[in-house]
Formats: sequence, C-alpha cells, structure tokens
Amino acid sequence: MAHTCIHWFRKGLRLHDNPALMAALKDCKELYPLFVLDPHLHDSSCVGINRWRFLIGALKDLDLSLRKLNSRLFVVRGKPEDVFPMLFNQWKATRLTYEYDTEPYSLSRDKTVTTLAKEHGVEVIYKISHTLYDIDRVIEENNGKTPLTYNRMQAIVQTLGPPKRPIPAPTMENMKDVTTPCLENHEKSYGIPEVEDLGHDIAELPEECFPGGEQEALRRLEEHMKRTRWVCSFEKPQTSPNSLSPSTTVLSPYVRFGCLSARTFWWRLTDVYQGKEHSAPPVSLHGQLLWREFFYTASVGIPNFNRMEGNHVCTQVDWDSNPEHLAAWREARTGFPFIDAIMTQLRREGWIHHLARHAVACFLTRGDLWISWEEGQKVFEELLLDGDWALNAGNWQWLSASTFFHQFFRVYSPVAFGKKTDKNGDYIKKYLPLLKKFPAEYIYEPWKAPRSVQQAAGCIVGKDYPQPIVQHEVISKKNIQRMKLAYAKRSAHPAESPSKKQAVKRKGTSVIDMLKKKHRKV
DNA sequence: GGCGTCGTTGCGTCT
DNA sequence: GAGACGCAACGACGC
Repeated sequence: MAHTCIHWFRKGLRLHDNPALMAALKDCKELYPLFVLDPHLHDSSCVGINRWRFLIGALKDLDLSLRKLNSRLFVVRGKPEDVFPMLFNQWKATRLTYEYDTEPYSLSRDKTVTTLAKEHGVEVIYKISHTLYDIDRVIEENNGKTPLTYNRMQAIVQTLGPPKRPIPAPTMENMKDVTTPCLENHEKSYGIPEVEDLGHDIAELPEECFPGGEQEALRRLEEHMKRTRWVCSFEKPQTSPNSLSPSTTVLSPYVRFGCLSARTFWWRLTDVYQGKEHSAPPVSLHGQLLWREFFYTASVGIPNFNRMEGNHVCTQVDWDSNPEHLAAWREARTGFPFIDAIMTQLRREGWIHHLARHAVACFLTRGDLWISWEEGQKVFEELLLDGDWALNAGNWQWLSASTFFHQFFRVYSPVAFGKKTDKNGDYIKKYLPLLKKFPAEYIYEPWKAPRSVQQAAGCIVGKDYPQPIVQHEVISKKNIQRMKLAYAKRSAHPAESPSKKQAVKRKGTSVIDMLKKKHRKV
C-alpha cells in the first residue's frame, strides 16, 4: 500500500541524517513535510528575537532544500492536538513520522498526538536521531540509574560503543514515486512566518551573526573541520571566553535546532582525528558532544530537572528574591563591565562563550547575587540561540553548585576572570563602548578610577555607568558560607541527599536482585 | 560501610 | 610566565 505521509519537523530541521524522514519516504505516494508553530513553544515571552529569526531562517532553508526534491514545507499555526485531527482528515493521511524528543513537554505532546493518530487510523513511526544514543538505553546500561558524573557517563558510552553512523539526505531517487500536493495559495495557507509575526519590534533587530539553517550548519562544520590541527588540539578550557570573535565553533545553535545532526558532527570529527594525535574527552570536541549527551541523560532520568523543588539530586538553597538585582543582571547594568559586556553580547548576538556563561551564572547565583538558577535559566532560554532545555537546566545546576558540581568555594571573580584572557579589556570596550576610553588598569573596575580619570574617559561611574551592585570580595565569601550551610542541611536530611537516595534505590532494587538470584537457582 | 581518589575551565600568592 | 600551594574541605564513584 502506498502511503500519504506527514513528516513532522520539530527539532531535526534538516534533511541529512534524518531517519524518520527516510521512513516517511518508504512506500509513500504523497508527502506533507510539516512544521507546527506551537503557541506553547513559539511565544514571544520565551523566545527572543534572535532565536525566532534563527528558527525562521532554518525553516526557509528547509523549504528551499525540499523544493529541490519537488516538495515543500507546510507551516501550520496552532496547538498540535488541534492541528493534527484537522490535517489527518484534510490530507487523508495514513502515516505520521517524527524524530523522537526527550523533553517532558515533547513526550506528553507526542503521546497525545499518537493517540489522536491512532483514532484516525494513522500509523506513527518515530526514530531517534537528535542525540548520539538512545537515552533510555544509556540509563538502562547503567542499571537504571542516572549517571551523575561525566566519568560514569564515559564508562557507559564505552560499553555502548561509538554512536550510529549518520545516514545521507534523501535524493531525487528516494523521491521518484513521491509527490507533495501543493496549492497555488501555498504561501498564504502554509507559508513561513516573518520575524515581525511574533510581535517583536523589528526596528531593534540586531545584526544577524549566526543565520539559521542546515546549509549554513554544514558550511560552518566544514569550515572548522578544515582546521585539522585546531580540531585535534582543541581543549575547551584553553579557549577564550572574551575574544573579539568566537574562539569555538558556534555549532551549538545548529545542533540545538537539529540543523546539524550530532552524529554527523561526531563522525566528521572522527574522520579528522583519524591517524592523528588528538585531544580527548572531556575537553575535546568529541567531549563537548558527550557533555550534551550527559545532560540529556540527566534530564531524562531526573524528575523535575528544570526546577529545584522536587528535584532530588538538586541541593535545596534559600535563594533570595531580588527583582532589582535580577533586572540589573539581565539588562547588563551590574556595574561590573565584564559581566555587563557578556550580557550585552548575549542579548545582541544570541551566543556567548561557555566560560562567559560560567562567569555570569556564578555571579547571579552562588557567587554574588544569590538569586535562583531558575531565574537565570529563563533568561538564557529566551536569549540564547542554542538554549536547549536539558543543557540549560543542567548547566545552571552545575554552575550554581546545586547538582553535579560541588566545589562551591571555587568562585569566578567578575573582575579577575576576564583579565586572564583579555588584559586590555578589548572585549568590554567592544560591547560597552561607553567605557572605550577607560585605561586598561581600570577597565574591569571603573569605580576605582580617580574622578579625574573618569572625567578624561568621558564616563562618570554612578552617572553614566552604574556603581557595582555588590561588593564582590565581601559578598562572595559570605555566600560560600551560605552554600556550606545549604550543603550541611542537605546531609542532615538523608532522604533529601542524593547519595542516600541512590542507596535507598539500591536497597529497593536489591529485592529484585534477590528475586533474580532465586530465579537463577530455580 | 569506610576510605581514597577524582572532579572540563577559581583566586591569590609565592617561587 | 608557568607551576605549586593554600584556601577549606564538597559529592560521586569505585574498591
């Protein structure tokens, strides 16, 4: 039987390494490539203008690639549970394909849509291709426990072997019996939205640094893979958070939207490494992909992963609620030029270096402002092009020393850290031109400059640029003590403690182990 | 259960 | 300029 198939693009905005799309093309007579603008996911309150533009770029690129295969992309607005019953009927669909996703919202959404599909007699096929591995399989391999360290993660992955090889994009040969019924008013009914459609003010549209789309992703990948020596010697901690142009690949937004397949990236790196001495995880580029896998695994295995409450591995901390401080951080007016420059770059370009994220995240949480990592998570979710649910939640927990990382006395200085890689403060001057004329010795702490120096620089601290909102030397020491207290409370309540919890869990499974042993004896 | 080791990327000071 | 050390001492994991 020849199928009428809807392939539902969500993440996975690409043609290469797209097994669900290939499954759609099997025994297919009519193909409807679909993207649903879901109000739950595509809302201006949680998607910043840069991310919205990136998505639109990715969709336009996808449509362009589909046209080359005599097909088109259909964009439909609405809740999936409303959209699909309508489309199943209208298109007389017999099959629905999509790429599996592990986010809690995606899981519940897909469950609902699958039920609806069954009610309409539509077969559902999904494939795993967003992550290197089947995440459930990773947890299973670890005896059902979620790995909480990278080392453990590496050990599991070792037993699983290398990830599957990516598959090529469909060709005209795959499409020879397939048509996409398109009407003349396709643009009107199923067109791709424009940037202004989400209600952002396009007059404030910053310059686009990282255009979305699969073609750009593959171009960018190849551009970097040509740099064999750089790839082989790549060590993340050695790259600079405050260089004037990115010191890393900036492939993360493309991997996040699935414009670039993680497996394609992985195996392309393997090609480059072939026969050469090269760096290794956790610091290598392979290592970076494994970090992504690590946080995806944690996000699947740990309930309430994006929250402190109800998250049993997360240290419970009595964070302050301080709307003024939070706003100052978000709006780049903390009075610490290094922090403010990073937050400016984030808002303007949608990407900041990983270590820059560390600096501002530590500052917001355990370092200085003592504000919940969940607040930071929201801001990153909105502004980062690569804002990924699992990675964002995982890294915020890491940096706030709530989960995974526990050496809370290692605090990033908003003054000293940036100096290590940018003594003159060129990065600060790029993003905060107000401070352009400040001499290098005061650029990280302009409030220390004598009045005459401030006047000569044309920028008075307290008038043109804010006073620092906290005294870092004093407050960071105090916060280490507060962190210590939070940890003490944690170990005082064994049920809340992750290690004890795991122990309880182990005890629970030991019953099963006993039963197993008994079974073996029988 | 106890103990030792290790942990992607801190800072400031000393040599 | 690079490396070692004290800071005060965390949890996860493995044996």
